[in-house]
Amino acid sequence: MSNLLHRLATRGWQMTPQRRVIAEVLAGDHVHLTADEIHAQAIAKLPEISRATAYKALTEMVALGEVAVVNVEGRARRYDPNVDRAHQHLVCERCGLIRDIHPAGQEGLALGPSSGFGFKLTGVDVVFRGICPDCSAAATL
Amino acid sequence: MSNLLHRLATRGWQMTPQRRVIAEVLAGDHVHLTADEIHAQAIAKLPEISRATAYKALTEMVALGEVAVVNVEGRARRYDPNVDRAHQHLVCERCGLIRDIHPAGQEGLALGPSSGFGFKLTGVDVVFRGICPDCSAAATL
DNA sequence: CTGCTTGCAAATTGTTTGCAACACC
DNA sequence: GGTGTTGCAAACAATTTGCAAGCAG
Repeated sequence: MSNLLHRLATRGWQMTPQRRVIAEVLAGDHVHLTADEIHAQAIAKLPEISRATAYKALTEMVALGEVAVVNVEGRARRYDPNVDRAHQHLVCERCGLIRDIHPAGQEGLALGPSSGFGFKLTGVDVVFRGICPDCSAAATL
Repeated sequence: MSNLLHRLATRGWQMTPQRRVIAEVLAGDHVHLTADEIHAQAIAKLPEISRATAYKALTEMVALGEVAVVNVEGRARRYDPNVDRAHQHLVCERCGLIRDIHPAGQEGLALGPSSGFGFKLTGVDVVFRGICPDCSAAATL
């Protein structure tokens, strides 16, 4: 379940060297890279990958629902391969570090019907903002 | 409290015709405009406002903490003048409509210390995604 | 005069697209 | 040979910045 490459394969997504490398960069937890960061890491493994190819691959993975976009402040979009389990994000306002939070079962984020304005809900994005331990420590130096 | 112009004045923000018009555009509830929309509406009231001035005014209002940025999917940043009461957002995935939600006192969005990775929390952003009533109706036609 | 604000235009940044060359059944 | 993928470069979109001119105290 947790393997992005495997999930993409079972979804019938045609694999190529470039796409494999891009998907490999997106492996692991607490991964929330920008397209440019993904491209840079992909190039390290396979030198001749163009930016356009990286963007197209990412767009398709998102369309397949196997990669999510994280809406954090800042110009660059960030990609999160961890779509298996609904989770929330914790962002450091100082350095931009992002950690995943897996809510402990409460999942109190259902919206009362009275406050829903008649929307059909499809998902929730929760972003906690704060200062990470490293930045806190640096501030007190 | 709810008047943005008043809040800006009491914060010592120097007022100018351009800034007043921009702040006026940002009045009301369920307002989540992009910089370009704000600029367009501002021009309707005062023809010679440049985009740069609109951007600068918005950036300063955000820096003062009197206007918030809403992180929704889509390229353009959206500005929300309603910073008085912590609230959440409900976004239509079809048409992009955004409504404010004022949680009914539960505010269950505190983060247990165990799951906080040692962050000092400063805020939370909650974005519910769904399909608005109008879009639901349009889909069944 | 001095300092902050404005407006224009150009620069930056992030993302998308058109299109020819290529690889794979 | 047709379908789909790649890479380059150019197009786009959103935002920021440099700088000369304007306004207010």
